[in-house]
Amino acid sequence: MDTRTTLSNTAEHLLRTAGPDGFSFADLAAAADIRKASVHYHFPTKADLTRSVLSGYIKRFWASLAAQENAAPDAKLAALAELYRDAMADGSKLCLCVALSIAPGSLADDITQTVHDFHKDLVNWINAALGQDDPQLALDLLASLQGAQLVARSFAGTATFNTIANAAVQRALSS
Amino acid sequence: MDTRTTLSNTAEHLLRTAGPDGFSFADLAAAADIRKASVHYHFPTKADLTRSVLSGYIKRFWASLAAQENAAPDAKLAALAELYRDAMADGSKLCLCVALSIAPGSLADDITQTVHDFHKDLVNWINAALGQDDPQLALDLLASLQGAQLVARSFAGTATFNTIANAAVQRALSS
DNA sequence: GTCTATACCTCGATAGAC
DNA sequence: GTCTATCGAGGTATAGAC
Repeated sequence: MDTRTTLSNTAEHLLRTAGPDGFSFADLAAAADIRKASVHYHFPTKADLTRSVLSGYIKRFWASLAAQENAAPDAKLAALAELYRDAMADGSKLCLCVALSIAPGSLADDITQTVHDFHKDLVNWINAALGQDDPQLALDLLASLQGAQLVARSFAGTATFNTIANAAVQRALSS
Repeated sequence: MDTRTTLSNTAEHLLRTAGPDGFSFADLAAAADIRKASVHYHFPTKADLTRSVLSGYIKRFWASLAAQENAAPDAKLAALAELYRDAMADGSKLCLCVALSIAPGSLADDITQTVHDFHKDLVNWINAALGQDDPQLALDLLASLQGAQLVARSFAGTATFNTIANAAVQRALSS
């Protein structure tokens, strides 16, 4: 794996476990086995790094959902829930866009805006999957998936996420 | 307001808007109009400060719910949702225990444990309010309330929180 | 692309005068 | 209780050699 990819992957992992203020260029340098200053060659500033990681994350996210383009509504929502579950890993990680929603104050404005736009697009995608116009069901589902990631930290991790997420998907489908 | 209270209130506000790593003793000193070093007289370390703010927050939380001790289930859950809504303020704040759930790595272990214990107690409280043994409905509601705070940041703030929270309360009551 | 070296800043925390 | 002064660590970022 090339150095830039190592830095990017490490940064994503740290953003999602420690938050935007919870890691430094020194951590990235150690992971890639280079010196701190060399990190700046690949990503001049921390904002550049965060922007790059975020755009890659969103791109992968949509690519996964695009694979369900012709699936039935229940399969589409199940795939979405699975994305959020996989994003948790062993319970220690958050979806990147959840992690970046916590402390908007420590992020550049355009990054916060990208996260908001992603959420709006996602609500629209859920709406379309359900064949709905009213966004209420989509907002309910998104809140349950994001909340489940947080709540799972205080309980049995992935297992707790699953029961909450599955119930939320069933509710959306049967309304 | 005495200095200690000013520091405590400011710290709570900053914890809930900027996260545990998003503010410094310098910010607190400026708010209380004293020098940085004087903050350490009131709260020797940042962990002491966080512990103090957290225990005060939890105490106030339970006091609010205790006022509903003899109320009907729907009134109890409505009061809980209202607590989470008020905790959002204008959409910029999170419940303290949500804010502290994000980056456990930057907190002392006993603080993380206190947050987890609080969530467990809260699930038990919801269960009791519903007259249930199975914690599933309680977990669903808690995830919806916490997720609603996050999702509301990308949409219409308090209004979005309300629609999600109200729907979640109705679901819990009618199951 | 990566290095050494360094500038400059902010952080949490302490010592000791008042 | 609050101050000045300071410490040591660690942060982002840059300059310039290789």
